[in-house]
Amino acid sequence: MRAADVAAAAAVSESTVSLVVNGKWEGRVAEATAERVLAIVERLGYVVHESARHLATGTSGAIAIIAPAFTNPFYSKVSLGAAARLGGRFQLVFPVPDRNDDHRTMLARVLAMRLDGAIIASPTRVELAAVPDDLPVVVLDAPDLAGVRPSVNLDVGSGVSALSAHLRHLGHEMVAYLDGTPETATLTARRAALAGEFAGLVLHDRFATVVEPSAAWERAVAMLPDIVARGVTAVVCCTDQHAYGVMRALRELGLRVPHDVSVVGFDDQPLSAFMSPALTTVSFPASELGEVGAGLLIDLIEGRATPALQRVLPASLVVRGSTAVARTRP
Amino acid sequence: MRAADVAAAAAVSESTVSLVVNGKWEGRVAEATAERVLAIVERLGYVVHESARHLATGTSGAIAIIAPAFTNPFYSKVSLGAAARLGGRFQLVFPVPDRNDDHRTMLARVLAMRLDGAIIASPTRVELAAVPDDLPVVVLDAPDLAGVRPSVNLDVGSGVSALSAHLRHLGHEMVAYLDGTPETATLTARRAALAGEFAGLVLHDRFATVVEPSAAWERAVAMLPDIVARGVTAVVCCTDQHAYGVMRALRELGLRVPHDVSVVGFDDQPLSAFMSPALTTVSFPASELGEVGAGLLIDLIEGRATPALQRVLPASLVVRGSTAVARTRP
DNA sequence: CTGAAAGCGCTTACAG
DNA sequence: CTGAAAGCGCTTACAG
Repeated sequence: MRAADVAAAAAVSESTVSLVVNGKWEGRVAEATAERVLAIVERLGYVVHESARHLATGTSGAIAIIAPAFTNPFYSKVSLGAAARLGGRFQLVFPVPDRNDDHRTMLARVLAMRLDGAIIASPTRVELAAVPDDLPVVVLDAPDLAGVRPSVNLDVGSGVSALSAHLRHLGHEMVAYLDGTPETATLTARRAALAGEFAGLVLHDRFATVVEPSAAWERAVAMLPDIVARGVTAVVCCTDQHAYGVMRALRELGLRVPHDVSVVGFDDQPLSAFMSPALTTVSFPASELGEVGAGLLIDLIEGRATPALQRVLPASLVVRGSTAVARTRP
Repeated sequence: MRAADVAAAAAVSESTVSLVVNGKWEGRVAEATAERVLAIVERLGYVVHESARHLATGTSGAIAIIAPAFTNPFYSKVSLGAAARLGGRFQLVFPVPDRNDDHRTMLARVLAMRLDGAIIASPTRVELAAVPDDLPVVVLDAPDLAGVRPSVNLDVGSGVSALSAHLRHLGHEMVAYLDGTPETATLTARRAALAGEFAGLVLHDRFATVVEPSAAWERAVAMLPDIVARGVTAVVCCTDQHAYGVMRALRELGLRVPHDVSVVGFDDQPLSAFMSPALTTVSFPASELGEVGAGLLIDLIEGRATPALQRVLPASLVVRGSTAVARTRP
């Protein structure tokens, strides 16, 4: 089913079919002709071949969103926000990573699609450097990389200030931080902000994830008793996902949250309110992050934005049941 | 940067460039020429224009996965499994739905991309009917629709049998079922199987989701006390996501899980083991579902499968902390 | 108001 | 071993 088939059936030229299906016919095609073409399009179920249109016009009508973790629901919310902002103008597409591929391979494939732009969440510096300069790109949540591309960042600093005030108020002085990988700028910022607030911050190994059975999980469980023995009363985790793992590990070790240890996360992921205890977390507006990023990208594609354009979205602390008064040592 | 630019720089024809970049040059292009072209491709960062290739060859090298809920992590795992099986042959792409669009609009957009095939998870009958017959499609988890397309289903029946045996063993006779929307075949099967096991199954309203603040959530909370008052000792939820909402609601109502009420879900989602109590659930092999589906789709694209091809993957019951002996009424 | 023609960037017989 | 040419399905000046 091609435009030529429709043209033949309607006894008009392909040009006319093109004008009509793209809604550019007013003043250029007789109303009766347009209606006839539309009826045949409907009857035959004709849909324009996107790749051919892409080749002819130079725009694909599609945008990719690339995130460091496919299964992280935070990015699902970001994506949904972006798609809503993009509306009918662009189809947002999330490339599913092949676990056997590295980031470079996937990026190359996505670049081959010659999309109209990309929203890249929390890239590392190296990853961002691999993206060609002429592709319209908006970077989300990568504080170190501001200035290179239009970007939307999160006010990690104020979120962490609120968090540390909350913890100190509850009497926590010895705090540990469970760090993650890969080394994205946002994780650097989270760690740095927290280290700035707690001089004696106990840092330890970095974990890609602790919500799957893995060696990392075993290691995380194994080191928690030691941390608690050192007098730590609160564990701050680099993401809510990590916090879920820590809460479970503490439970399995017979430690109660928040009575024995307080736990905090970052991101305010959708399920954090459903944990028991519900998770105290530094909350970022995921949906808005996507929306604002998509808006910036549209501006960029249409030439109304400069690479230097920056936006910062506020963070807030959501206090739930996983934090309580610090246990005083026996 | 086009093939023509590379050709000019290497002083060869576009044909030669095409042969070389596609790895089809052996025996057809002199080794020295091929190496020269490759070096220039590397230096210039040339990447084939996918849409042009698509138009020329008729294959896009991409496959879409369509699921009823974008944020449901079950489908993230399915996608990852499928992408792993598809490997380097096809890029798997997840279209992000625009919340202002209906399913038809999104489908039309995806069809316009003329992808090589699609994996469609838990479609309704109407949704599947809208897909053109000539698009290679594999359907996942839609028991009613077997026979129309190659499909991979889940053995809901045996999972539910195991579940009911478990519940009866614990003394649960009065069981309620919290149903969901939309009316996909898999939800029909879950409800039917359970109704077959428990004659007096208490059915109630259907909820699209209860893990977001919404009117549905308020309604779900509001009706739980009544259900418990009627003597129900176990609530089975159509998905784990629904179960998370129910467990929270029960907690807020001052009811303890599993002491006062047992709760069960379906899907064994990644976070279910991290809930407190951890969720007892009918587990389906998400990753394998994607892998097997992708394998079938490749067979279909290459003409090695028939629409009637069916696969059934086993279900299992994962018993965790959310189910216990039924409370005897005072 | 309508259509013929050129061109988008590739691939693939085909001829040499 | 190499290249000229046709064609994939569109859109868009352009001529009428």
